[in-house]
Amino acid sequence: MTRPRVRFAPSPTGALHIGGVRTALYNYLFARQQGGTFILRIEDTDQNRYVPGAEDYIIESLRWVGLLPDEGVGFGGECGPYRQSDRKEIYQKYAHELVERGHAYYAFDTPEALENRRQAEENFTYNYLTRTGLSNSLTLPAEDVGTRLAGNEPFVIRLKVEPGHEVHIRDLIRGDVTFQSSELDDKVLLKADGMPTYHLANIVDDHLMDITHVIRGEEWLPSTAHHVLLYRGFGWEDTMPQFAHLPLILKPVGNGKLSKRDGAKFGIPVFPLGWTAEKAEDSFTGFRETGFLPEAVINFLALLGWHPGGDQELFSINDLVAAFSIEHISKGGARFDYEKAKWFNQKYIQAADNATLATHIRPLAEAKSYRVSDEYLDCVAGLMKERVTFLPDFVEQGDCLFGPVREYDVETLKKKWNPGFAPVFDDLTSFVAGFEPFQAAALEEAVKNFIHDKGLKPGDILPLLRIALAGTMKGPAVFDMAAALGKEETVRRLILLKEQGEKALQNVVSA
RNA sequence: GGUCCGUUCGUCUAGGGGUUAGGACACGUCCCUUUCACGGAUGAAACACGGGUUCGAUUCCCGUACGGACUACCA
Repeated sequence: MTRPRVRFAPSPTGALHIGGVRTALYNYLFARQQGGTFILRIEDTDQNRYVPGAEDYIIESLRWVGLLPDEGVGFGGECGPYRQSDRKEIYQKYAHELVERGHAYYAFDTPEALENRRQAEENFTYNYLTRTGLSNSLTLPAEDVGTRLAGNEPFVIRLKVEPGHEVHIRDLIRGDVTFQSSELDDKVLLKADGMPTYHLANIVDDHLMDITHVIRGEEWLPSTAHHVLLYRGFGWEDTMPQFAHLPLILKPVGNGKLSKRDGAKFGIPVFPLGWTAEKAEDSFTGFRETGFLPEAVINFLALLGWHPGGDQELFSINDLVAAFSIEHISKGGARFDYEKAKWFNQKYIQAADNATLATHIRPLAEAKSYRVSDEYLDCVAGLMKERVTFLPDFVEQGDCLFGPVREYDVETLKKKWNPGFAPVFDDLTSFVAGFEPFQAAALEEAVKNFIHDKGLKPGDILPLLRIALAGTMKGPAVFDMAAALGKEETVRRLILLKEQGEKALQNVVSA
């Protein structure tokens, strides 16, 4: 195979949906594996739906997940411009060329007239049957058409679909798909505002940009027959790209495809990055803000609709590039499984080295005004990484490693604190204060001996020690925390614990 | 309604004419650990249905059911 050229062609009508990220990923993987080119094209031919900031959002999202285009808006390349609104004249030229070739025609029907017709006839379609009764260059006298065109009357250009033949598509994922041309409508190619529709723009651009494979969502399958007709009409059929229509990503629960609203509905991210809209209810957080590592998102997305066979679950981007193949993409829709996404994130956090995690934790810690050294952050990362799911968990669940204990687990305290423990804790505090070297393993052995010498069991004291340092029964090993906190802070918390213990006792007595 | 696409454990999926239908998430139990996790072990859990073809179909074919996408001068 010659080096493929593929494109990811989102529309800047809002934030980039996670399904769009997957489409970009599959395009990227295919290009990388085949030594091909991955192109970003912005399809902004609908001026009414344009959303400011959406284009930047798309590019920032691709950067975050690491799917960098070789060519495209913001990335340079020889086949530009890559923003369709900058290519308006090109489409006009080709649209008129298609009319001249006899595969398209001018139509003057107003949107209102067509709307009325649809109201009147249940299944109205603009096609070979109905166009003879409508206002277009196929029915109007030539001079009339000329007058209208010269008089700047609004018009659209429509594809002239000839009835009575079959259109075959060989989809790389679904195999042969056949359409009857008689069932196809005369799609609008060039709109009255001079902009092309998706159908025209995508064919012209894919041809001009030498696209070899079109990997896109399943929602495009029904219109692919029109696209084939367009390639034929232009005489480009011999270089027509191959098609691969991806299965949909479905809602976590219920029926239908995953939609923007599902994020708020289920309290989960469905976008890569957060988005701030004018209205608060239109704003949302993304995978990034939730605390996902981009590698985990990629791994999760890659397996949502594709699997190379075998039992491997964890794939680095390089693994994915090596293993990817279009043939192994599933045909059926894949349900968005957030629990699995969380699991991937957990695995990637576990596998990350402490220094890398520290760079992610630092901004989170600083947002809470915690000031700590890189070394300390490394240490916290090591202590916490096997018990967190999201990045913010490091500073939330690991709060006691950054600041004082704010809340004590009173239930456990009541259960474990005994009358007579006050002097034991005084002794323990002095013992710890005098202990060197202040290192986890040595301290553990020494404290356990201390407990034994007092005629107590580890189970009597260790839980209290934990409460002293962390306030809760959760968290890293006690002596690891002590070593991390340092002698001074450990002693301080031991003293505080005695007060808490006595208080708990009084509550029990008074109750 | 029409056109097209799809259907293996709850979920993501592997497999493919003869298998104890495999793995992962989630869930249950146990072990490790005087915490929480991690980790390990183990359990429950699936070929939508009906006809063919075949010695034999979960796998191939045809229907049915169910689900989905599309059906705009939106992409």
